[in-house]
Amino acid sequence: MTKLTIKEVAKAAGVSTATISRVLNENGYVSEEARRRVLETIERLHYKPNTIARSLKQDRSGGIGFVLPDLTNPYFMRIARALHNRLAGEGYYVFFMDSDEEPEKEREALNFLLEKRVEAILLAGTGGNLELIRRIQAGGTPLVLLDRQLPGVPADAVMEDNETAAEEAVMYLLDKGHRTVGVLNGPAGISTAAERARGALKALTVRGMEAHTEYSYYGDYTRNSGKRAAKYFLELPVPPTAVFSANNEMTFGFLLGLKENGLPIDHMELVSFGGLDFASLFRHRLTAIRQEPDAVAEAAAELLLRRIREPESAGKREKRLLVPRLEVSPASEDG
Amino acid sequence: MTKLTIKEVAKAAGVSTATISRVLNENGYVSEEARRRVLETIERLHYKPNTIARSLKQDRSGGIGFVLPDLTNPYFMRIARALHNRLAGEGYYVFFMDSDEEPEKEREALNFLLEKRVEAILLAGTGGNLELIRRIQAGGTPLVLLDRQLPGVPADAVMEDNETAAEEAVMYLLDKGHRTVGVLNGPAGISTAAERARGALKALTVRGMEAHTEYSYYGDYTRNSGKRAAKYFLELPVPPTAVFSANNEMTFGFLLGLKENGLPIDHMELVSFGGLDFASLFRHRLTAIRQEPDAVAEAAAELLLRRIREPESAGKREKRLLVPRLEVSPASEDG
DNA sequence: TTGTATGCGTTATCAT
DNA sequence: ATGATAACGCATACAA
Repeated sequence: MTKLTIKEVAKAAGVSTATISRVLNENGYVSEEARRRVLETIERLHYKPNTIARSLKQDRSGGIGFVLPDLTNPYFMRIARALHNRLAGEGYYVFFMDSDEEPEKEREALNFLLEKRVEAILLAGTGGNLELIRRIQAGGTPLVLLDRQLPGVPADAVMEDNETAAEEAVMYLLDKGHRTVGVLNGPAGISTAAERARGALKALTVRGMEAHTEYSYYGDYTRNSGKRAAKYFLELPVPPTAVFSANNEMTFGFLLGLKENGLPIDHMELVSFGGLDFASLFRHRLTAIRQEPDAVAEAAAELLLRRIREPESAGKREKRLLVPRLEVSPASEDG
Repeated sequence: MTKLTIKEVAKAAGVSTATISRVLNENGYVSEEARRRVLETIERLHYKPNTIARSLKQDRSGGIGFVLPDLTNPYFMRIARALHNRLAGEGYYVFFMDSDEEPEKEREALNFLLEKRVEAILLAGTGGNLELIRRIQAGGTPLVLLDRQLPGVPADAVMEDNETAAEEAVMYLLDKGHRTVGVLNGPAGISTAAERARGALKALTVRGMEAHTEYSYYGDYTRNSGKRAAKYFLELPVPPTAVFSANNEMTFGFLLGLKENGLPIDHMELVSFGGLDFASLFRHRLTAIRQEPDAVAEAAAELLLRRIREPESAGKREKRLLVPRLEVSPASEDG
């Protein structure tokens, strides 16, 4: 019942702790005979090396931090899962930290990760803590931004090409003949929202249409703001015939809003950044920009590993831009 | 750029490392004057204590492991979030480990946690690794089972009262006059599935109905198995007029299956263990057993903390059974 | 091929 | 009230 350390194992196997360590780490010379005995003893005693002591000695925590805005958001959790799978194979584990979109919680998460001496940090930021983040970079911990850019923080980044995708999406609506298109934007503070807004605007401009501000609504990426947007658009003198929504939560809310107002959910044509997995259940003219969490995770993992393993590349900044594609629902074809 | 340790801070503040430590941990005596100087220096240098060294010295990792079957499952992630929030306040952090329903991955996760010297483990098990789990208990690490019971493993547990809830659900269908009720079960290996099946059977028995095996379908908690179930029930000589589904993924699949067979999604009355958040979007007579992840997390956190803090309670076994309630959708009232 | 001894960054004991 | 120092469990330089 007393704590089982490398020492007890050494004694039990009749060798020194150094030999145990050599077997464990598969380095240095050790006779076949000794290795056998050591492995047998480890197995018999169910010895598990203490990674805390190991980390301290080797100055290598093996941890990578991932700060994300919402643990229950399937998009981020798919990224999380893929990231974990990829990095576990390389001997790293991931700390998942939930910022809940609050800069204060984000700050706590980042400080926690620093105290845990993580070897790199992946951050889908709230937009705050810019100074802390710069200090982290200056301190030498590789930091990669995910999904969202941060103003005034040059850093490695992996994100989706929000502007292009949004432009395509709105272009799609315009080319189908819609003349009044509502744009349901995300919150001003988050880079993805700004980029998606820019893309939408660009499409309108390219097609020579004016962007009337009354057809633009600013939500906050939440379901409720989508609901409010539906009410808002419906009450306009001339409601839009189609709407581009900057994220799936708002799209969901928008559908709820239509329903609350006694309208069928296919009352307006809808294009959403990010799909809704129940969309196939009904005929509702929903076209979605399909995001690719696995590809994002893969790119992020590559970048993280490279920065950890090539400290000489510390100054470099790389930006990986993935292009999500527009997925037109069958029901939309004949809309 | 050289590593910043307590030593450098001590030098910079003109005190010994012991004093720094005392300030950091708020124990022992330290003059107001010294404390001020130390705090100022820490702030100025942006010193962050190395928790790895601290953990080694104090023999206290501060970590709690949570092994769950699917990182992208919102039910478990809501539990995860609530758990994290509750435990962070107590000075603990949580390792989220994804077993992906595979015993092999679960084994790796458990071993990882042991090597990290977590102070307790919360486990929503795959059903495998029974011996390892018993060894963990014997080794003195508190282990609490979540959501799922394990055969032959007496342990603290927090779960929902699956049997009672399932019984109520089927009873509800019978009392509405349905005479042929299909039961869509989960996989045999998972305790929740067995309990829900038992509850459903009990309802039938109580109402004096025979449980014909052809009205029972065994899925595996996945969407696809729900789809297959729909096809199966529809092809029976006398299809059921209502179905009880043992989890929400299968319920979703079942709806998809109805659609694929050219039927409206309200073709059959449905009661689901676990809700579907888009249910309110349409009129489809879906009644759901509403699970309560926050309450589950709270109960689990209490139990974990108690076992960590009261080692003398090591032999005790406590089972917390939460009772989810049946939530009848408005559309079902007039079905 | 193996063992001895030192040190990783921190806390805690013991002097002072 | 403060400082010197041993110890936590392990990996590794060096000696043998």
